[in-house]
Amino acid sequence: MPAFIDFKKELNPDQYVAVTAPADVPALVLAGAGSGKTRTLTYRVAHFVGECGIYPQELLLLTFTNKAANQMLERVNALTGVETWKFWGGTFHSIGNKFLRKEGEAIGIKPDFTIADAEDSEKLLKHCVEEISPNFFKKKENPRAALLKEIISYSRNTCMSIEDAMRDRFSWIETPPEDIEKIARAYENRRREGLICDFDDLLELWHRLLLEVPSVCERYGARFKNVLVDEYQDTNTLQCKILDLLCKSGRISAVGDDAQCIYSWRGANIENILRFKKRYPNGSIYKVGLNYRSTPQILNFANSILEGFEAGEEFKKSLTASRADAHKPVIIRAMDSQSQARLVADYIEELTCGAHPPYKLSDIAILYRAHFQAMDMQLQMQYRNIPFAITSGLKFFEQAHIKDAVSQIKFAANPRDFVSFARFVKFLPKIGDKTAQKIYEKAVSVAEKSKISIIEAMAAKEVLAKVPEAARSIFPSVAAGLLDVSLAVRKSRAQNLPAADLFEKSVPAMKPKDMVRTVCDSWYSDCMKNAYEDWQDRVKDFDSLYEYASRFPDIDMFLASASLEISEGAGRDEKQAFGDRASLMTVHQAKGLEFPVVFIIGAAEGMFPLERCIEEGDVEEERRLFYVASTRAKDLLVITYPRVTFGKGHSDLREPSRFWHDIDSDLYERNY
DNA sequence: CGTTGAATGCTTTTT
DNA sequence: GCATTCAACG
Repeated sequence: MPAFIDFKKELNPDQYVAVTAPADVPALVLAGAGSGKTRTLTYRVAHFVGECGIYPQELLLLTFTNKAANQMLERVNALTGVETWKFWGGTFHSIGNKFLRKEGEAIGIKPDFTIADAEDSEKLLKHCVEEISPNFFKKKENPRAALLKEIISYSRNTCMSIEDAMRDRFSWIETPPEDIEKIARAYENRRREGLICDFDDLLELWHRLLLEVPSVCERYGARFKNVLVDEYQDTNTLQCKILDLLCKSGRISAVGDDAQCIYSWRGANIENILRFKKRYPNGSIYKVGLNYRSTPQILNFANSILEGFEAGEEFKKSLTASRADAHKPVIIRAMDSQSQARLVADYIEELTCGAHPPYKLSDIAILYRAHFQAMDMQLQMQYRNIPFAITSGLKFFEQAHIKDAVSQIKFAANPRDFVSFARFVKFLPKIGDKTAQKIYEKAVSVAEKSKISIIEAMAAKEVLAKVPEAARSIFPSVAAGLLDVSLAVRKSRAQNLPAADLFEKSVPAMKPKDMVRTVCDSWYSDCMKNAYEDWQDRVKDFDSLYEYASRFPDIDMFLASASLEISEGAGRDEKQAFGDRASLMTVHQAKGLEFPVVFIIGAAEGMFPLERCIEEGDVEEERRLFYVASTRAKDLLVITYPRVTFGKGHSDLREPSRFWHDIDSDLYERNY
């Protein structure tokens, strides 16, 4: 039973107005850092469901991470008692995936497509380049695969031509745009042939679906009584177009803060939020500015960081404090990054030791601009035995051995996915790229000739003949494992269709967890012992993978989540996250979080702002990033920088970061 | 053709 | 300072 909620009593006046704004008028809620943005959003959902008679399935909640969506829906659940699965909620990418699986056939996208993650799609792209212009990478002035992918991705997310995208963000590259356009087209063809979607496809094809199939667009446009978008300032042009199609009738609630736009390198367009009124002329803007999170000292400091920040008149704001006075932010200079790490560790010990320590380790976060800047900090924490959890660049599902195992299931689920095939087959002795391709091509031709599936063809004699001597004895068991999994996949997919008894009863019913077992316990675990020194640790990860897979009844959902979801819920790292630990993460990862104590390390010119961003003239975004970092702190903000850093054989003398050095020195305390 | 060791190049942030 | 790439060997 939905509990009675006294909205007026539980919200402040600004929040109340924003929460109760009508569902059919476009609303932009400008919520500064720490102003209860999540609270506003959750209460708005609760208000729609409880007071406006809108059904949960008529609401779409788009957030920046899956974690944020779950968190939000949990809180709605606590508030209203409505179960979380009843809502449509998730990242743009995961909702795009959902749309395409349901409706994609209207634009020729089969529902059993595979999602290629960053690594997969880079390999595929490279493959395409080698195919259409083998000498491309020989020329040193041409971009490498990773950069090439970034250019193509940027152009797709911003809906710009390759040429414009290059001029906009990659002006130093001399490769003619036509060459890259050619590659982009080949790459797209390859994806369609292989039934593969990369991350950008999930948005791009979703957009095309809404644009080209009016019936789908209208059906969903009518279905969603309101679309709530979190972190609106970080939406890119493509996402904005999707929203415009989905919210034609103006039923959008956009929540964001222009001062926290930090993803323009990924195509985020700050104009989306600044021009909201232009795009939705009948829309209203609500400001929620009272800050509940931080002390006045931290807020004064943060407000000054943004001084001179360009904003439209109605966007001008500064955060108003609601808390009592406390310490000013502290700045500490260290000799070098090692002593910086020591000083921070000293400080942490001071804050957490003693009979009545003021803070727990889990109250503390150490933030930095880029992962590699955290090396010394990590070593120092290890050395002193201070428990910490690091949200590293490598996520659980990005680790090599996990991807090796999952690639087998991926391939069994979609035999046209050559990248996945190549991934695991290269583990067999004497099989590299070339041999993998030959085996695959043979299997395809056998499959066509004998009218069997590619997987079944793997067991054929002609295919085995292509396998090098050294791998010939194991190969049949590899093929057999794949066949088991692929039959199970087909069976489980067929259960969703009317003609279910197409399959013999002999095919075992496999849940995703059984497939994981099949794939991990087989030949692969033997090969792994040769490939990795630390195979014992890695085998433990397979238990986590098994546990993770157990949550999914459906294999395609498992695979989609494995590609789309960040490290949540599985893996060694996650196990470590239990207990009292300090957090180490990048500022980007800290977005949306708050901690009583925040350390920002490496606050020097060239580090934060990063040298490269200064050169490219992106300092304003760096400034916003520094603002985001500072506003994570509730009680205490400590900023450190090393006077000297070592790198590339040289040592650099560092100057204080302009972000704090330029502001009124009364607003902070220098502790050196 | 695959593997190995040496040389090269390049290092942001993420769904 | 690390990963990817190249060149020579088996």
